[in-house]
This record gives sequence, structure tokens and C-alpha cells, in this order.
Amino acid sequence: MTDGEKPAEPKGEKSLRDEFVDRRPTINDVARLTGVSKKTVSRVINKSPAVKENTREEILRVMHEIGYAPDPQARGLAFRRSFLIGMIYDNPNPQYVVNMQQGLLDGMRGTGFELVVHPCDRASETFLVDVRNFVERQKLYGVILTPSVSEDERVPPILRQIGCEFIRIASVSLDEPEHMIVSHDHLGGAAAGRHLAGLGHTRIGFISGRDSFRSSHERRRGLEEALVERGLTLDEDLVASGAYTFESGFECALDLLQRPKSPTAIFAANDEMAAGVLQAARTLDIRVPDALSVVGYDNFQLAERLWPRLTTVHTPTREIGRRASTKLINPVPAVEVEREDPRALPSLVIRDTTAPPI
Amino acid sequence: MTDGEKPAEPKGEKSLRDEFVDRRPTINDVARLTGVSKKTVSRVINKSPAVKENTREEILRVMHEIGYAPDPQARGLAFRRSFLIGMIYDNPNPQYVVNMQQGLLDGMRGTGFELVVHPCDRASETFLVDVRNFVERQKLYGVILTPSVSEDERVPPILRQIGCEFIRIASVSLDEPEHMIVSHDHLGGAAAGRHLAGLGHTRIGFISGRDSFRSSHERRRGLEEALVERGLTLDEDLVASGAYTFESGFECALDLLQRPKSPTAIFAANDEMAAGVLQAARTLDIRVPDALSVVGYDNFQLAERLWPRLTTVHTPTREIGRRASTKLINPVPAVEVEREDPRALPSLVIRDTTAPPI
DNA sequence: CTGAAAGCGCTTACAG
DNA sequence: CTGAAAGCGCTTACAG
Repeated sequence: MTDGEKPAEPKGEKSLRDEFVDRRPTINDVARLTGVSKKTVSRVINKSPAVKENTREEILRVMHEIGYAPDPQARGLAFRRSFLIGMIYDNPNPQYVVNMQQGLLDGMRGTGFELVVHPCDRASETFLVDVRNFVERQKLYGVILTPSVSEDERVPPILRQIGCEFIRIASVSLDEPEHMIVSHDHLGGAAAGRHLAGLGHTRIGFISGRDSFRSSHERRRGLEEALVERGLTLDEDLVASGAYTFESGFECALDLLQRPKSPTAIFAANDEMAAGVLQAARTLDIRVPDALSVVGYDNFQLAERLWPRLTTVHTPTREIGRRASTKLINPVPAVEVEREDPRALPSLVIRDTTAPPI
Repeated sequence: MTDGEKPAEPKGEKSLRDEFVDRRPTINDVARLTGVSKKTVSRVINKSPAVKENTREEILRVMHEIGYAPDPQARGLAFRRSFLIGMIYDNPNPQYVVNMQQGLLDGMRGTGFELVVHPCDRASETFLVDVRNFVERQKLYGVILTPSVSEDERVPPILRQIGCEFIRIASVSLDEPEHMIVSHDHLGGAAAGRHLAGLGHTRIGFISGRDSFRSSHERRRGLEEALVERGLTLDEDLVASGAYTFESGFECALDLLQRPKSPTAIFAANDEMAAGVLQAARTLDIRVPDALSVVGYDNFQLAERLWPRLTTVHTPTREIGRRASTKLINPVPAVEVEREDPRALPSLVIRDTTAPPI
């Protein structure tokens, strides 16, 4: 079982691979072929330092040669924990979901973990039972929660009780840092506000998302901060309650634009609603951006498909996802302070729906 | 262990549940509490008919009472096959991906299977190895392939060799019926063609998707069939090669609309490209639908957000997904002929981008 | 119709 | 630094 064997028994190596054409090699095969116990092979798999360097190398060589990969199912059974990561979500926007999935997968690539998707409905009576069953039955290694389920305070206690790792993605911190990835939406709201105020707008309208969504509050908070910087305040008469949908954006804009003192600019709390604002403006024959400036939030593909192309706030959803799964798999020691990387922060993208007021 | 026990030992039942607060019940618990061997419990789990009705009922009662659910991991290890279904895809459209996932999950609800998502890149050198490793390592129960990976003839032989079930979703049949869900895109293309020809258009342009996508060919084929019905033919001078992207739709339309004999209507092979056509028309100051009719394909949300709202062909992606996972889990006996349900067929949705030619 | 034994491919104490 | 035994929670032959 030394290096000398390679040139000595070329035929032996051939048949070695042949043995595994219709059967995958197991830990026992590796142990047998390398002359150690399976426990030692297990140590190598689990990167235990308590293995002599020579032995480890030889074992790795054999593993590579016969194309061995440990069976996640068997490992999971013994570990009492699978190598599956669940994404639990209720965000209805397809672009958000897909970007987030891609990001989570980015952070999981090469780790041996797989992503199991699990949409849910917070309003359902069986919601909590469903989540619990999902996590418990699959013995999930961990779970990623995205807005707005991530904001539901009933879920974390259950996960803690079951002993399931979790990361909550939200616009603002809601939990201990080791359980959070924060998107800082108020910064995006402030960027939108500064842009509009900077163009000279003073009557700036706001269309919110549903009240139960933290992101909507954060985006509004940012807007208000920016206005205050300019000595302005958000006029309650220029605020409308939307629901993050295209239709609600349309209705709210129709409403706002027909009020006695209508806004010269509207900040819609997401792109879907901003698209509705554009439709409403057309319906009322109000030209954008000449007579009305519009800013959205998300910077999904839709923003570039609209006409005029939408000025909006970019959220690095995929990057946030990547961080979330990375953090779930490799918990950051509490000592290490996470620095805010600008790549994970929202940023304004100026296109064609904003201009100075007439 | 009869019905009499319930009122007789309420305390016994209480402590029974208490036993499983920090530990999930296993097959052994069910066997012990019900006084049979675990093999018999296993028979009930696997719906074997060889269990006396009384015994089965009693076992089911106990299972329900203590909240027993078999461990998919342990079951998978013994079965040499997991309860995971993989979705392998490379369609870049988020809406398609999400709708398909929802459909697949619809068909899996209540079955105990979970969905593992696996985007891929057919152009990658390691593509086939990646797919094989994914399926083999996770011992996937089965795999769903969506366009355009579903059209790759290198994949099915690998899956067959590994012994992994699979369903290919495509616009046209490419395999034995038990492995296919067909979306019949030529029917959608024909509907688009009939609509435009019916409005009186004779110079109808077509923007294709990438040549390697079957759906683009099928949609074109349908268009041509419809034109022939009206005694028309598709003029090669009015055809442009797109790539299913917004940008390619824009470029192709710019090209087509500036040719000497430009079309009065354009059928773009998907909504993304149709959105590009609308932008191009605006750029050239061509009014839609007055001077140019436009039809897309997909009926994704985008179609309603555009202005004018896009006439397009609806594809029941979610329904197709539901059928695919249902078929994967419950293979249809070869004898049963599948009838084409209209709910799974494409259908025209007329909105505001089509009108008679001037 | 039912069960005792062995096994799926790993890991966890426990030794040495 | 290394290993023999027992176990994770199920199922598959094989009996009866």
C-alpha cells in the first residue's frame, strides 16, 4: 500500500476501478484498500486532526482513485442531521426568490450541502406545524428564512427547541447577530430620498408596502431621514398604503395624483408598485419624468423593461443569499466583528423616470 | 390495546405523549407500544396489503397518537434511494423557474418528497459529471428536466444507467411517453399566427429564440401552419434571429422595422423579446398597436406591466410542473393513454398590443 | 399474516 | 494516533 505499488501493479489498479462500475465505493472499500479501519477513514472524511499525515494522504489518494464520496444519507443518519438546507419563504416576487436561491447556492457550492425549497403561508392555520414538520422530518442541517417569514417571531423559538440552525434575512436586525443577515433598507430609502430632494422636489409622495412588512417601514424611514437632511418632512397627505403589488401601486398612484395638492415625485416601496405608478400616470396623461418623477425599490429586471426605464434602488439579493448560506455553514466566531461590506448594501440606480420638477 | 384503553388509562396516554417531547418516536416505539414486530410496522408504512386489518388499524392509531412519521433518511438508506426529487434547469427566466417549482411542489404536496433545486450550465465542461454526481450522491428518487437541459440527449442515458427516474419537460416529444411532459408550443404559435392573420396582417415578422431551443422552432412551426391556413407564407426577409433575451428582442426589432419592406406585426418567440420590440418601436417612434402589432409568448407577469399591455400566449407552466412531479411519483401504467387536458395547453391572451393594420 | 436476523453506510463513545 | 463494537432508523430476503 505504498507508492511502489502504482508501477508494480498496473493491472491491479485497472481492476480496482472496474470494481466500481455498477456499485459505488463505500467507506469499507476505502478502509480495505488502504489497510486501515473504517474509523480512521471516517476521521479523514471529517477532517479530524488525529490522523498521521502519511495515513491521511494514502487514504485521500485511494478515495480519489476509486472516486469515493461519502453517502450523505448514511452520514446524516449517524449524525442525526441531514446535509440539507431549507429555504423557507413567502415572498411572492419570482425574481426575488430566484436571486435568493442563486445566492444561497453560491454559498453552498462545493460544500456537499443541497438546497430544499419550501414556500409557506404565514396566514395558514397549519403554518407553524408545517414548518416544524418540514425541519424535523428532514432533520435539516439549517434553515434560511427570508422576508416576511423571517420577521415572524413565532418561528425562531421552534427552531431553537428542535436544535436547527437558522439565519434570518431581514431589512433590520431582529435577532442575535449570528442569526441575522441585514439588508439595511433604510439606506436605500435614504438614497432615493436624497436623489429626489436633490433634484429639487419638495412634494414627494410615498407608497408603502403592507404594514406587516418591515422593509416598507425601513424604506420609509430612510426617505424621511433624507428629507430631514434637506429641511423637508414627509407630508402624510402624500402617503398611500400599498401592498407591494402592481395593482396596489396603480391604485395608490391614481389616488395620490388626483389629490388637491398632488406630489411631483413618488417613491414606491418596490418596483412592482412603481410599475403601477407608471401605468397610472399614463392613464391620467401625466408625463414621466417631466411632470412626475418615480423611484422604485429592488432593481429587478422589470425596471429595465419598463418605459421610461425605472430609477430604483438596487438590492444585492444574490450577494445577501450567498452570505446567508455561507454564514449558516461556517458560523462566524462571536469575537469576529462582521464588517459591513458595501457589496451587500443597497444602492441607487438612476435611469429615466426622475428629473427636476417643472 | 383495544378501544377500551382510551377511557381506562387517560394517564397512560398522557405520559405516552410526554415520552416524545425531546425525542421523536421511531419504528421501534410504534412496535413496542402496539405489541408487534417492527417489520409489521414497516409493512404498514409501506402500505403492504399483507397485514391484518385489525393490526393495521391499531398500528395507525398508535402512530397518529404519538405523532410518528418515518425518518426519510433511514428509509432512504435502507431503500438505497432518497425521497428527494431534483429539479435540473438552465432556463434563465425567474418567472419560469418559480412557476415550475410551484407546480412541482403542487404535485409533491403530502407525499413526503422534497424538492432539491439544481441549476446547471450545459456549456460547462463538467456539466455531465456534475449532474451525475448530484443524482448519484443524493441517491435522488427522480429528476425533473426542464428546457433547455431537457433537450440534451446526453443526459437520459446517464440517468438510465444510474437507475434514476426522470421526466423531461419539452415543447415537443423527445422520449418515451412515460418520460415526457409536452407543452405543445406549436399550438401556441398557431394561435398567435391565426390572431394576427385574422386581424388582416399579411406582413408578419418573427423573432426566434436561440437555434438550440426547441420551443422556438415549435412556436415558429405553429405560426407557419396558421399562415398557410390563410394562404400566407412566412417571408424569410421578415425573420430575425434572437436569443430569448430582452436585448436581442430590441436589436432584432430595430433591424426588422428598418428593413425596406417592414412588417406590420411581429410575433416574438417569448415575452422578454416582445418587451424589447416595444422598446424598439418607441425608439423608432412607431406606435403600438396602431402602426405595429406585437405578440409575445409565455404570459409572464411582465406582459401586464408593459405598456401597452402585451398580447401573448399563455403557457400553463405551473400546471405542467404539477403533472410532471405527479407522473414521476406515480408512474402511469403504459396501458393508460394520457388524454390531452386543455388546462395543460397554451392559449392566446389578447391585450392591447394587437390591432388591424392601418 | 407475522417475525428474527442481517444489512444499508456511516459515526459515536470507549479503549488502548 | 488507531480500532472493535454498537448504534442511527429503517428495509430486505428468508422463514414459518
